[in-house]
Amino acid sequence: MQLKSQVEWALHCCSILAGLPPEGYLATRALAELHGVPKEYLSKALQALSNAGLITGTLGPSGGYRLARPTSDITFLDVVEAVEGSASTFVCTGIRDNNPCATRADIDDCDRGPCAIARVMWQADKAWRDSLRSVRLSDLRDSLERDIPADLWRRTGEWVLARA
Amino acid sequence: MQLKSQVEWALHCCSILAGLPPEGYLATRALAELHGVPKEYLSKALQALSNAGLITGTLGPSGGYRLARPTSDITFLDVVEAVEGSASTFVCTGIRDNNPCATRADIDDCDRGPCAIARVMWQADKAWRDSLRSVRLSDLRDSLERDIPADLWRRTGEWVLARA
DNA sequence: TCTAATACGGATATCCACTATCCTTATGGA
DNA sequence: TCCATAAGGATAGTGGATATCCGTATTAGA
Ligand code: SF4
Ligand code: SF4
Repeated sequence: MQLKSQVEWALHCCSILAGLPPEGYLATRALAELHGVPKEYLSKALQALSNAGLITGTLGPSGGYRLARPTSDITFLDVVEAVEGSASTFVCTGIRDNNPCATRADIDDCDRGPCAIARVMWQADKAWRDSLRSVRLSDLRDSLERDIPADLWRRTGEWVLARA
Repeated sequence: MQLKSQVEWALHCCSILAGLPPEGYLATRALAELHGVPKEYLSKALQALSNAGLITGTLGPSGGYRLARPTSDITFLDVVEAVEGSASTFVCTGIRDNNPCATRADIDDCDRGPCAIARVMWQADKAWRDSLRSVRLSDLRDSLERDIPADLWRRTGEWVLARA
C-alpha cells in the first residue's frame, strides 16, 4: 500500500505556492520544471487541488495557480484527500456473509453494522487522518526553511518569483 | 490507496484461530470455505502470517494452522504488517534534488535528511501504526461476540471445532 | 482584433502491483 | 504405502496508477 506520487507532488507544489505574493500566479510549467516531473501529469494533480477548492487557477498568458485560502486554513489532510480521495484505506467486502453457517436471515449482517475488526481498522485510519489534519501549511514554512541550505532557499525563491 | 484484501482475510482468519483449542489445527481449506475466498490465494496470506511468526503450520493430513503465540501477544499491527509490509505509506522520491536552482553540492540533499513534508507524512504513518499496535487479538473476541447474532456465533463455533 | 499561453478535461496507452490459478515438492498421519 | 496438507515457484488476468496527447475555452498582451 503506497500513496500516489501525486501526493508528494501536490504537497511540494502547495509549499511553493505558499511562498508566493498573494496577487501572483504560478504556471504548471514552472512547478513541473522546478520539481522535475511531467507537466501534463502534474496538471492532473493541480486540477484535483483546484476541484477541492484549495487552489485557484486562471487562464490565459501569465495564468497559473495560487492558493485559494490562507496557509493557516489548509491542512495536510486537505491536500492528501484532494488527490488521494477520502475513502478509508480499509474496505470490508462483507466477508462475514459468506459464512456457510449463516442463514438467509444472517446474510447482510455486515451491512447492518461493521464488526469489531472493521471498527479497529477504521479507527486507525482516523488516527492517520487526524494526524494529517493537525498540521497546516503555515506550520510548514519555518520548518522547511531550516531543512534547506540558505543560499539554495534564496535562489529558489528568486527563481519562483521571476515566474509568478 | 487501499489495503490489500488479504489484510481483511488475515484478520478474520486470526480471529477464528483465536477461538480454537490450543492443540487444534485448522486447515486452509476450512478457512477459505468459511470466508468464501479462493483457497490457493488465501494460502499466500497464511504463509505470510507464518513467515512473520504469528501462526504455525503443520503438514500432513489433519494439518493446518494455529496461532504461534497467545492472543494477548498478537496485535493488529502484527497481522497487517505481515501481509502488507512495514514500509511507510509515504515514499519520497527525492523530488527536491530536481530543483534547477540546486548546485551539485545541493544534490542529494534529500538523502542527507528528510524535510518537513516527509516528516509530517511519516508521523501520520506512525500514528496509524500506533493505533493498530494498541489493539490485541485478545481484545477482539468479546467485542466480536457482541457484534454477531448469538446462534450464528454458536453454529460457527461448532462448524470450526468439527474441523480443527 | 489577433495571437499566444494557459487551465481544463476527455481519450488513450503503458506500466505495475494486486489478484488468482496451477503445479511441484516436502512432510506427516493413517 | 498412500493421501492430505503446507510451502512455495511460475504464470496469467485485472485494475488502478502513471503518463501522454489532443481539443476547447479563456484571457493577457501585442
Ligand atoms: S463488517 Fe467485520 S465481519 Fe463483516 S466483512 Fe467487514 S470486517 Fe469482516
Ligand atoms: S525529503 Fe522532503 S523535499 Fe526531499 S523528496 Fe522527500 S518530501 Fe520532498
